[in-house]
Amino acid sequence: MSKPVIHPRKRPRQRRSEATVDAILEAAARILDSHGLDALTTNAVADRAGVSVGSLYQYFPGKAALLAELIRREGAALVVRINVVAAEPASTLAADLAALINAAVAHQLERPGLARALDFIEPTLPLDGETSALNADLARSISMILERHGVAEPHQAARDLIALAKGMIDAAGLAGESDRVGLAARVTRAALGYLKH
Amino acid sequence: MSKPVIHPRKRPRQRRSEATVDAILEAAARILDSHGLDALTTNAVADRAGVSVGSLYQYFPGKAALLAELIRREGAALVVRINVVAAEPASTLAADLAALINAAVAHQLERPGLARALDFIEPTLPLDGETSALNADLARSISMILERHGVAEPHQAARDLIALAKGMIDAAGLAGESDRVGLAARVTRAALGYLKH
DNA sequence: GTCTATAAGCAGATAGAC
DNA sequence: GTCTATCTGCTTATAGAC
Repeated sequence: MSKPVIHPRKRPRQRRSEATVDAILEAAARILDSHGLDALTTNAVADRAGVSVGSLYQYFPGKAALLAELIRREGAALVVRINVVAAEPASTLAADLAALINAAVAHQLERPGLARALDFIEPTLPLDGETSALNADLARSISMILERHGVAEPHQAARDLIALAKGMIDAAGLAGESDRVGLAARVTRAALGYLKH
Repeated sequence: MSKPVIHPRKRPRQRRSEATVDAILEAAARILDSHGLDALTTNAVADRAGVSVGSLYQYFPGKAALLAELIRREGAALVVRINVVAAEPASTLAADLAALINAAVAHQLERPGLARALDFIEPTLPLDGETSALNADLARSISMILERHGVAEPHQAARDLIALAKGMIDAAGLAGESDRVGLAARVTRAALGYLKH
């Protein structure tokens, strides 16, 4: 009944095996992006990665661990992008916000199906503290930027803005929209409206 | 390979059977809301509904048909709420928007897990024209309201606003937020900001 | 360390009794 | 019209050869 399936099997990975792990994760990402959660079976992932299921299970104790690691990596990539913005603060709230949203749009529109699938499955997964902390990091980074500009209740605002942006970008990705600049502009408008009253 | 699994089996339903169909759909809705898509198995639904799988399959040709009908009913309920607002137009855009968003919040926060699951699965389902038309109806109703107030590109605006609201309400539901008034106010702020530049 | 083959379990779906 | 029993196929996961 419990699901303590969290970590990849080999925590300190052999140097050579990293390529295999990466291939597996990349295969999983591609399947999720193009065919959705239902198509993500261990056999399909192994096939796509060019390895056998046996090898897959040597590195991941199960499907959940695969998803968890994917969430970890995608989340980390986004946090990196966000922190780049946070490290180079602009003078106006609008400019900071636009930079943040550009980063989010770029990230999420790269593989819209992947982002959507991971966002959906994430709350149902038994993630470890480290992984949950990633999401908290994201909210905190944004929250700090907002605070810098005197936004009230920055924590709630950060959560709302993340949700708002995710929703709009998800829908755009699903609709096949490719105009990232226009999309970012519209998201920014909504975000600014939310903050300015 | 194809999935033409769209309609309930008995289109013109026997009066008596309606209760059974309703029980099945209600059971499915409850399972989705509280335990998610993975838990939605035909056996689980039949159990919860107090009928056998055999009966379930007499009314629905498969799981997809069950989901499709659920989407149809939930969508129709939302469209009804929205059209009530559309029928009683307010004088200001802000007032109309607030009314729309209140309706959306009320609808989606009633069973947050259900709304989330259906929104996720919907794009992957082979829906019939009637069902797709429901979503189009929603967008069109909102679009018309926007147009009434002179909003430019009302169609795109409607899509964006729906996505924005869904994202924020989904996240709030997931976080267990129960302050509908506050949530609606925040969503309205974002929506107005989006529209006002 | 990677493979093939297979075991075990489950979900979807149906047949046939009542 | 509804049930029970069952079948088929698929997915997860492992065992054991190389």
